[in-house]
Amino acid sequence: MSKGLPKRSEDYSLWYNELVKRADLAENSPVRGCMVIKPYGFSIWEKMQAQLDKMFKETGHQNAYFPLFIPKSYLSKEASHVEGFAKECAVVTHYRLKNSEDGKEVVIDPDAKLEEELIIRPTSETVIWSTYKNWIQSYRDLPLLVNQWANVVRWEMRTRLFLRTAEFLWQEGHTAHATKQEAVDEAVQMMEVYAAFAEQYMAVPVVRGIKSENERFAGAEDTYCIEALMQDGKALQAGTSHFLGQNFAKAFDVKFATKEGGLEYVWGTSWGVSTRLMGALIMAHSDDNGLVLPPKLAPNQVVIVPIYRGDEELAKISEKAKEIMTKLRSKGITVHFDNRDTHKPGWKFAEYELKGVPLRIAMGPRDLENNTIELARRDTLSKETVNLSEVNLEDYIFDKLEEIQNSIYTKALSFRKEMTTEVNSWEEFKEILESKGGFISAHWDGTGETEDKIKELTKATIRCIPIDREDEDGQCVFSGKPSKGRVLFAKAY
RNA sequence: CGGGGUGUAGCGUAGCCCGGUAUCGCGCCACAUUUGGGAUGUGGAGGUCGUAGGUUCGAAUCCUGCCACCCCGACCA
Repeated sequence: MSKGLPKRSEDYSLWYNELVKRADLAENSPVRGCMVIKPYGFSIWEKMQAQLDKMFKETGHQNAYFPLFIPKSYLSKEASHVEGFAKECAVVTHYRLKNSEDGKEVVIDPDAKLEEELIIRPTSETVIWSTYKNWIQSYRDLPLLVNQWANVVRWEMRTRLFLRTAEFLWQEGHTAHATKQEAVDEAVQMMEVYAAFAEQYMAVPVVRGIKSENERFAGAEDTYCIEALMQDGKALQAGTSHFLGQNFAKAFDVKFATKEGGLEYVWGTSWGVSTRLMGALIMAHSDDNGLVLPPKLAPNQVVIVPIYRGDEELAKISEKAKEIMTKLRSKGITVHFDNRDTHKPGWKFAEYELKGVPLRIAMGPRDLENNTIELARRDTLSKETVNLSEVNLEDYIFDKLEEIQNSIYTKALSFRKEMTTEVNSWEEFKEILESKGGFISAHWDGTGETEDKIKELTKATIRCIPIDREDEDGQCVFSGKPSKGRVLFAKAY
């Protein structure tokens, strides 16, 4: 295996693919489009899950689990929902295998055909709303605030590790409310939860916005989203939160008795983030040396590498390392002491850089003598010597981790600012998109036709209508028709 | 699903045009010397050449089908 990673500037997508594999995050599986998430990659996902789960619970949600299989007929109950997902559903038609005539292989037993085929969930709105029908009778049963952590399958044509896989892991929240306003508030709240998570934990700045009709979730009235910008100037939808109106309530006949004695359909939301966040995390911060992980999501925040000759020296360093580990752990810092004798220090340095460990402590005989350590920062690749008799190491490291967390966020934010361009003419639009990429802030006449044409001509789509956009009269960058504000265009993942 | 490309050891590859049982590097195993930025030497293990068939005395090499993967389109979180 060669040493260097491909360069981002030379082949960004090759760099990404190689990085995912070499950093031990994930690999392809025997089944096309599926992936094996390796322990290191999964431990990052677990950190994400833990934090998100906490945030969901703090906003009043409870976890539940709904089945993987959905009766085929359910999917067709909400018209636009079927249309959106029908083309990418895996279908179970049989429930038994048997040995072939020659006994050499197993074949589907034709006698075991299901009366009604089962869909492997591409998302769970249908099965959940069919269940909610039984759970909801009165306004007293509302709001119903449920989340589930699950896998879903969408049979995609072209897949990429984490960014788009046929099977992926996610969470999907499904809520039911008595009033429209309450449901809208819920959808907005969850978008804000996602945004806070992305910014504070992943250190990825995001634009909060609303999807245009073309980009909206199949079955939703409004789709709120968070959009992030990757280092190659392409946008990535990192999370969506949908206001479903009464669409699913009507499709599955979910009504409730109001306080006043009436009978009304409930209002719904659904919202999700997936293992795609891993892709966002990787592409937002990492460099040509490997991953750069934000301390808040790094499986190990600090690694200690001993430098020694012989067992005696290792024993001395180990003793010191254990002291340091105890101190760091007392501050809640996760630390790993790599005392493997099978690899040399230089090899380990490269390895932990590839894996994005935020801080590395190296300790050798010189350090023992001087009561120092060498501290290396992954994000800046800078090194310093820290004198242990001069500082309180656990506080020093704690602060340093926070500094790294902030620093990579700030770096990503200034990149996004630099890569967001306001344009006012079609010529400029095309020019910027080709030469620079990134987000293009431009006026749009609000029609799907214009959006389609722009997509056809440039491959750029409307990523969102930013929540905080300013009202500004202008003319659509493509059609010249009147517009009331700017939207963000970009080429997207 | 359309167009293009590629399948040779765990990974990356040479050989294919011009047929004679496979090259090199990384990795792996053993031993020794090494250890402050991916160590070095010596020895060793590992291959139904994607798969099925055809041509031939003989196929990694030529022909046909199939499968998988990659890139570009259509679709999508």
